[in-house]
Amino acid sequence: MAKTSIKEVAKQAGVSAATVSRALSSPELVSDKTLTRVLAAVSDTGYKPNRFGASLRTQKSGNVVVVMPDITNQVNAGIIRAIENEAMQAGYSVLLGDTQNIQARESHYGDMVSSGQADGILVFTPRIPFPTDEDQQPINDLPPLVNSCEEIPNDTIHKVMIDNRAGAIAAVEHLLSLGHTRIAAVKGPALTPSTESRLLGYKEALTQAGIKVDEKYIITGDYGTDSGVIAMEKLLRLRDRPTAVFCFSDDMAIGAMNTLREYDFRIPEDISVMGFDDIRYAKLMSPTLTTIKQPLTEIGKESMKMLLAQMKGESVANKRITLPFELVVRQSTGPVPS
Amino acid sequence: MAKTSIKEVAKQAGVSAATVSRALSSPELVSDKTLTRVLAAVSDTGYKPNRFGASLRTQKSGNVVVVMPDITNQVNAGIIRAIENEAMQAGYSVLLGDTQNIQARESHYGDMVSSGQADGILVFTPRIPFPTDEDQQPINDLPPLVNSCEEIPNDTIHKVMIDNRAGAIAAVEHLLSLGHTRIAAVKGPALTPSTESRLLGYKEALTQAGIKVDEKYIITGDYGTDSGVIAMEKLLRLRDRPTAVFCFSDDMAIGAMNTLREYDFRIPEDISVMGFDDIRYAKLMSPTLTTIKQPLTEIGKESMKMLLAQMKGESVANKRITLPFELVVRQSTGPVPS
DNA sequence: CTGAAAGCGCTTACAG
DNA sequence: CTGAAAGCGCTTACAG
Repeated sequence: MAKTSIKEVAKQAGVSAATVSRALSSPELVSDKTLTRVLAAVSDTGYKPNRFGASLRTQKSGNVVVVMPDITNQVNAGIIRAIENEAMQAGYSVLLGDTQNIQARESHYGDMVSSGQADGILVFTPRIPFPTDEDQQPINDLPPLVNSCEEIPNDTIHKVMIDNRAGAIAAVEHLLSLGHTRIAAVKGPALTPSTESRLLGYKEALTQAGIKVDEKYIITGDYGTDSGVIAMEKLLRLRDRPTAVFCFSDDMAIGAMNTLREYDFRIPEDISVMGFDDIRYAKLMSPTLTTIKQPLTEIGKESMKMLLAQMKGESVANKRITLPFELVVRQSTGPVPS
Repeated sequence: MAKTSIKEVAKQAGVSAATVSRALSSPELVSDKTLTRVLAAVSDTGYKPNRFGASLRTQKSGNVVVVMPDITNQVNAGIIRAIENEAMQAGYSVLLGDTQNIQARESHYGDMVSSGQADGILVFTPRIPFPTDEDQQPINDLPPLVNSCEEIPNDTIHKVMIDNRAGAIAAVEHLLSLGHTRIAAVKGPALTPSTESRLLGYKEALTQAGIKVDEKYIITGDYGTDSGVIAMEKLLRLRDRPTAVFCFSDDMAIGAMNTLREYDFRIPEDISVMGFDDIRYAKLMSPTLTTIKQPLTEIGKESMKMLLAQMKGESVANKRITLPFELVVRQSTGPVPS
C-alpha cells in the first residue's frame, strides 16, 4: 500500500500539515486557491488520512460494535443489515461480533469499546459484555450501549424489544381459536429471556382458556432447525399427542414439519405447526408456515438510532422501545382434527 | 467509561509507562515483583490499552475487513462465521462490510485498509475495492487481499474458489442421467462470475450430450428466493415445458418449488428441481432439495488462512485454492416423466 | 487565512 | 531489569 502521510501531501502542496487537515475536514476555513492545490496533491498521492492518528487525537473512532449470538440465523442477519445501513448513513462503521453465546467472546468485543476502538455497542445477548459484580451489575460506567431482543436484567440500560409474552399469547390464542386444546410448546434454550417471556405467554394463554399447563407438552430446543426435528420426535411419542405445536422460532418449526412429514403426518390436518420470527423461508415452506412476525428492519434501525443519540450525548427520553409483532396466518395451522 | 491511560497505571504501580507496556506485552522482560505490582494496578483501574495509540506506533491494526455482497444470504453467513472463528484464533478482529453490490460501499471498506484501520481484506465481490484504471487494474499496490467465490479478473490476486463450471456440469449430468433432455437453467445476476461459469458448465454438459442449448430455457434471476418464483412462472408458460430445472442457488430453487406447488405440479414426478449451495434449509424442504454442496466453512477458513499468511509476509506458494463441491442427491429430482 | 507547536496513548531502541 | 525520550499521524487552540 502507498502509505502516504499528511506531511508528504503538505510538502507536495507547499503548505503545512495543518492546512491539509483543514482542507479535508473544514474546507471553508481554507482559501480557494490553497484548497485546490491541496486537493490536487491528495488525489495525486492517493492519500487517506490515517484513522488512528485522527482517532487518537479526537478520541473518537467512528466505529460501533454489534454483539450477536448467531449471525447465521436469518433473524439476526436481517437485523444486522438494517444496523449497517443506518450506521453507514451516520458515518459509522460496524464491527461485527458473532459471539455464539460464548462469554469470553462477548467480553472481547466489549473490550473494543473500552480500548477506544469503538464508540458504542449494540448488544443482542442477555449479558453485559463488561466486568460485572456478583449481582450482574456493571462495575464501571457503561459506554453508549443499547440492548435489543434478548433483555439484560438491568433497568438503567436502553432497550429495543418486542413483547415476546404478548406474541406468544397471540400465537396460542390463534391455535385455541381453531379448537386446539392439546397445544405443545417447543421453546428456545434456557437462559434466553425471549424464551422465558414466550413461555410465560404460552402458559398464561392456556390458563386463561381454562386449560391446564402440562409440562409433558413443553420441550426445550435451541432455536435451531435440528432441535425442532428432535423436539417433534419427542412429542410424537407421547400417549396423548398434541394437535398443535407452537415453536418459539421458525427454524424449529421448519425442523418440526420435517419430522411430521417423515412420519406421514399431514400438516395441518393431523397436527398444526406454528413458528415465531417470519424468516424469509416461512412463506416458502410446504405448507406455508403460520408465525409471529418480528420487525427485523425496525429492530435494527431503532437500535442504531438509539445508540447514535447516546453517542451524540443527546438525552434519550424513551429508554425502552417496544416494537409491534404481527400474527401471520398461513397454511400450517388449521382446525383441530375431529 | 473509565478511560484509564497507561500513565495512570504507571503512577499507581510506581513504575514508568514503558514498564507497564512491557509487563502487558512481554512479561518476561519484567521482574516478578514489578510484574505483580503492575498487574494489580491494571486490574484495579480496569485499564485497557488504547488500541489507537498502540496501532499508531506499531502500524498494525489487528483488524481485517470482509467485503460481502449480501450478509442475509445463508451461504455468506456460513462463510463469515468460519472467517471470524479463524480470525479470532489468530488475534484479529473482523470488520464486516455488507456492501449489497454497491461499489461506493465496497470502496468505503477498501478505504479502511488504505487508512490503516485494517491490515488486510477479504473480497467476496468480483471487483477490487480500490482505485483502478480503465482496465480494472489497480492503480496502487494492493494490500494483503484474498478474493473468494466471485472471481476478480486479475491473475496476480490470491483466490479461494470452487470450480463452478464443474459443479454445473455435475448438476446437469445428474439430470441427464435421469433421462431429462429439456433442462432449464435459472441463473444468477449478470456480472457475477460464478453465474457465468455455471452457465458455461450447463451449456457444455448439454452440448456434450448432444442436446442443443435453447435460450428459452435460460432465465435470469438474482440468486434470491423471489426471483426463483418469477423464473419458474416464466418457464411454466413455455409451450414445451422443461422437465427439469437447474437453479444456480438453493434460494432460487426454493422459490421455484413454491411456484410449482402453487400450480399443482408434483416434484419431481412432473418437474425435477435442483439447486446449488446446500444451505441449511435444503434438506428440510418438501421434497428435500437435490443440490451442489459448497464447502462454506472451508471457504471461510482457507480464505482467512491465506490472508493471515500474506499479512505475516509469508510467501504463499499456491496463489489459488480450489475447493471441492459435492453433488447431494435428494428427493426433488427424479426420472423424466414418460 | 495559515503555520508552529503541543499532545492524544502507546511502544521500543537506547542507555544505564 | 528499568526509565527517559522519541515518534507514529493526526487535529486544533493559539498566534500572527
